[in-house]
Amino acid sequence: MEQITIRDVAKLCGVGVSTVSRAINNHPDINEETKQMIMDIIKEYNYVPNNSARNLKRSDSKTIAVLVKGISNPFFGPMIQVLEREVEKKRYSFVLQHVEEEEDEVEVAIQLEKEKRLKGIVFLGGMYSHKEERLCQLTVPYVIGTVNIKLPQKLEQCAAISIDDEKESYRMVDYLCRCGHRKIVILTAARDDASIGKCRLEGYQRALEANGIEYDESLVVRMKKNLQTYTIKNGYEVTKELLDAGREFTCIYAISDTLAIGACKAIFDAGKRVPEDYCVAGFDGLDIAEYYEPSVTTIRQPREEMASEIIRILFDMIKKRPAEKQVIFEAKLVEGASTGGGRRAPSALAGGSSLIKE
Amino acid sequence: MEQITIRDVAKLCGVGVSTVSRAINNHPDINEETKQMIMDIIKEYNYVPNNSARNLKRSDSKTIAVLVKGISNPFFGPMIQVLEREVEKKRYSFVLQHVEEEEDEVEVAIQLEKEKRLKGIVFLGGMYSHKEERLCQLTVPYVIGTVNIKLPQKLEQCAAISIDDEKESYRMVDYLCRCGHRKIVILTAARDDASIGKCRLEGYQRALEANGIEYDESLVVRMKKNLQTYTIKNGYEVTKELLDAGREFTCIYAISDTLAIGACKAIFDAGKRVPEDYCVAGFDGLDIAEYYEPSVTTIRQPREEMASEIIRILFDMIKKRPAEKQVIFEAKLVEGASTGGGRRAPSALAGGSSLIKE
DNA sequence: TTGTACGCGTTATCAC
DNA sequence: GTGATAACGCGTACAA
Repeated sequence: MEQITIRDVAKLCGVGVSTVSRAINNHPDINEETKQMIMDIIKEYNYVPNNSARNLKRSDSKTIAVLVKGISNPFFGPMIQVLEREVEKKRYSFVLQHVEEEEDEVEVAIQLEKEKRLKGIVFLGGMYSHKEERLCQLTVPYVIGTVNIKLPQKLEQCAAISIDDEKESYRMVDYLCRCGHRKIVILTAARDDASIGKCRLEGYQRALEANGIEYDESLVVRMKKNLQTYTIKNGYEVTKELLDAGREFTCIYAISDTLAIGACKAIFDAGKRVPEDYCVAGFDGLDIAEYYEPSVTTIRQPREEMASEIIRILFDMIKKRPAEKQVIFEAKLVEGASTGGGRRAPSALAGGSSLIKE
Repeated sequence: MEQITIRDVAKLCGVGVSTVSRAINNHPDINEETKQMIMDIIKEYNYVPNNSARNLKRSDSKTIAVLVKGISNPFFGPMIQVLEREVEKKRYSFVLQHVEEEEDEVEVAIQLEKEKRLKGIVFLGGMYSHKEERLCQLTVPYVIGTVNIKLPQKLEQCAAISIDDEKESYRMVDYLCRCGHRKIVILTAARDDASIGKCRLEGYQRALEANGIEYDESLVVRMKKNLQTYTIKNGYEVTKELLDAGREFTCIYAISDTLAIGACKAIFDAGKRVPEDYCVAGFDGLDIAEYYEPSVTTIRQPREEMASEIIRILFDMIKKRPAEKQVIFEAKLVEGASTGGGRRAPSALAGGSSLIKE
């Protein structure tokens, strides 16, 4: 089966290559009959245009690429769906590009922009260490989603959309303190993390301070480096160790729902209960947090709205309309059963002296 | 910022384009100093080769593409990881291509093969309705993963790897029957499903028959079409309706773990317990099945092994070695707490006449 | 070891 | 409405 080209089709049809090209690309200035005839031959001979050649030649292409670091992260699923829908609503094509853990997403973006003649780019995940000289190489507008990044002002073609991780983390920990907890374990990222892990840890610290609780390094538990980050298993393993170590605490605040669920399971496996023995809270607002038993108290990020906003802003920039460069969304604390519904105190607190306020 | 090409680089370096090309592509026949000099200039001017042009020109490319229908399906995550690792171990490049729900994966494959000069293709998800004349257009070897498809013998370049869905479904339902259940609800795909939903339903029917239980259409519950298929939410909603309808049963067998978890939650929300009031079983062996509370009895597919095997066979075909065309993996029934651990009968059965055998 | 010239398959720009 | 032809940016015989 030899690769059949546009030239072959032209010959078979007895027309010129440009006419075939016109037929393929729905150009207006072509005889309807000729077009039909050409399309029939194409079908018959199974001709498929070579995309590399098209991309090489085409000047504009109306395609938006979404680069995702961690494609299997359940957090991104619903966002990708919305992005796709919105992009297609604008009659642009949608390219989903997966970026590997060790890969540099900006590098990939630069290549892809040239290869596919992109009109715009969306980054999901990654992007916390911003190498400005690299970012300058992107010549099309791009939006950084879900990472709270401080953008250099001179980057004109760029916007960032996220929640305020520090603030939302504060919100959660403050809530836990008000529930009466004074020994709150935080399940967080590795020490060298400079991304959301850092922000959420800072929110934790500030909330403790605001509630007159001393920051205790021994209650800061970090994910295992030999396991995948932000997985249920990782949350399970570190919590298991924590429990085995006999450390004293009444609540675990995990910086992701997946970690929180792992923590819950470890508690159950140790013969304890949630929330009666330990309260557990997560972060992100994944579906599973709602459907877990007990449902997990979490900070719900408005993912769908954020995705819509990403596309709105991206197209503002593409269309040279004035666009916001930095949008911070408000998240929502969703009270689940894993912290006792926010009303009743877990029995873990019964022996303590703290009263539940509010 | 004008697009800088290989010609510009050549001019800047005072060499010919082929020398630059040699430097980029690590050709052996080039002076080390010249190469270094060229690479420095490239770095300085941020030259990035255009992939479309490369793909167009290159004859061979050593790349494997993995086409995934339903990229956010948690079932595929671990498989993709293994596929990626194995492909890179072979020193081939790895391309992950997402196929949309309404898109035809074979169509996408045909295009991608031409565009990227692929050496091999892996299909994950989709692929149950095999349009043979289309498949013939693929000129490189490909492996269909996770779908139990009967391959036409004349397709030489093609292999399929999966479990035996009917048999494994039988295994599960037979187990449930042996636990004493006689009124087992199956949570399955829509009526028009011709894929795993159909196979697993058939296994259910055969198991009932083998256990002398009459097939009762009213116990066949199908996913809601207006919700996403195989989601927790879908499982939750249909189970909620089922419970509200007051239908009598002692066990729910969901054809995916996500559905099973939704079912559990609906049961909890109705004030009932698992497994004491209703037993629940799932299928697939997702991580969450293990970490849910109670852990969900499920059929665990050996995903990682299957992924390894996919690559092994794909490369057998690429290297023209004799290769198996159809591999059926054995799955494993993992007893969770959601069916009472397989030992004690759920109290739901207490009033019944069935005794637990085995 | 290096440079020139051609062609990969397509689309865009002309003429007709 | 249609056809020839010049790019698009790169890799690679082939000649030097």
